[in-house]
Amino acid sequence: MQLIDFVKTNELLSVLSGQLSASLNRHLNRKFRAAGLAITTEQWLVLMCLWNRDGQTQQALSEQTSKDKTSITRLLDTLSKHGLVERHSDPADRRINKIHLTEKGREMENHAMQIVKESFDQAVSGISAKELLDAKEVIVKLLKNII
Amino acid sequence: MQLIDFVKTNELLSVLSGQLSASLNRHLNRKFRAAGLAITTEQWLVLMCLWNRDGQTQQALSEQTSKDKTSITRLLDTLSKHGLVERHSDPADRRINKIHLTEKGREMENHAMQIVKESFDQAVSGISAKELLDAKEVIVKLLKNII
DNA sequence: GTCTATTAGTTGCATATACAATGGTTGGTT
DNA sequence: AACCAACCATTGTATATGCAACTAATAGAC
Repeated sequence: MQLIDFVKTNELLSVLSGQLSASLNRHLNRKFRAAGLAITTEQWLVLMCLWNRDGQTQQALSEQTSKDKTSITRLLDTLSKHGLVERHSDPADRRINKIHLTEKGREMENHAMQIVKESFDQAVSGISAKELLDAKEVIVKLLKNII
Repeated sequence: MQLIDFVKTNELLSVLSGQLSASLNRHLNRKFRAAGLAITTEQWLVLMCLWNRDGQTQQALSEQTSKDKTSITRLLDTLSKHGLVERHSDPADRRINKIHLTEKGREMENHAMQIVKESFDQAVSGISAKELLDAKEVIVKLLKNII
C-alpha cells in the first residue's frame, strides 16, 4: 500500500482533529472579537482555570492546560499587559508566582462564558449526547496512547 | 447552572480536541526530529499535498489544508528556505505561483510517511476501527456546524 | 552545614497562525 | 479602450507554541 493511500483512508483522523481544533479556535476567537471581548481562546482557557480557582502557580496552570510552561509564561505576559491578571511573588517560596485575577479579569467571566456556551451550542447542534460522549472517550484513549 | 459547571460537564470536548491536536503535533514533531527529519507536522501536511500532486497553487494548498493563505505563504517561505519546495511564477497568469517540490523535497516522502505511520499506529493502538470511524464522523459533523 | 538535585520561571530562537491592508494581475462590462 | 470587480499573493502586526539553555531558590543527601 502506498503510504499516501494509507493517509487518505486511515490517518485522516489526526488531520481532522487538527482542523477541528483550529476551526473551533477561529470560531471562538471571532465570537469574542465580535462581542467586544479582547481575549483569545487560549487566554480564555487560562482565565477559566483562574475563575475556577484564583491564585494558582504557573506550574499548576501549565499542567491543567497541557501547555508548556513557556507558553504559560507568555500567555500570562499578554494577560498581564492587558490588565486581566497579576503575578504575585510568593514570600514563602520565592521561586513561585501566584497568579491573581484583576477586577477586570474577574468581571469578564460571565460574558466570556456566555459566548463560549453559544459557540458550543452551535458546534454540537444535531449531535446526540451519546455520540459526543463516545467521541470524547475515543479522544481520551488517543491522548493516553501518545503521552 | 453556573457556566463553569457547564464547561466541566459538557464543553470539554472542544478543549479535549485542542489537546488532542496539540499532543499529536508535538508527538509527531518529536518523532520527525528524532529521525533527523527537519520538518514540522504543519510542513508535512503541505508537503503531503504536493507529494499527492506537484505544482499546485498556494490558493489550492490553502483550501486543502484549511489554513489561511497567509499561513501558506509563510509555511512555503520556510519550506523554500529549507530547500524543499520552489515557487515558479506562472507565465500564463502572473498572479499565480505554482509550487514545486525540489529533489530534496521529493526524496523525503517515504521516510516522513513511515514516521507518520508509526506515530499513527501508536496513537490508535487498542482502539477499534468502528470507534475511530464513529469519532471521525462526529468530528466531521462538528466541523460542518461551525464553518 | 555543605553540596547536589530538583523545581519554578524566564529568555533566545524558530516556527505557526490569523486579520487587515496592500500590490499586482486578470477579466468582464460598458 | 477604460474601468471596475474579482483574484492571488505578500507584508505588517499581534498572538501562540515548543525546545534548549539559563537563573534563582528550595529541598534532600551526606
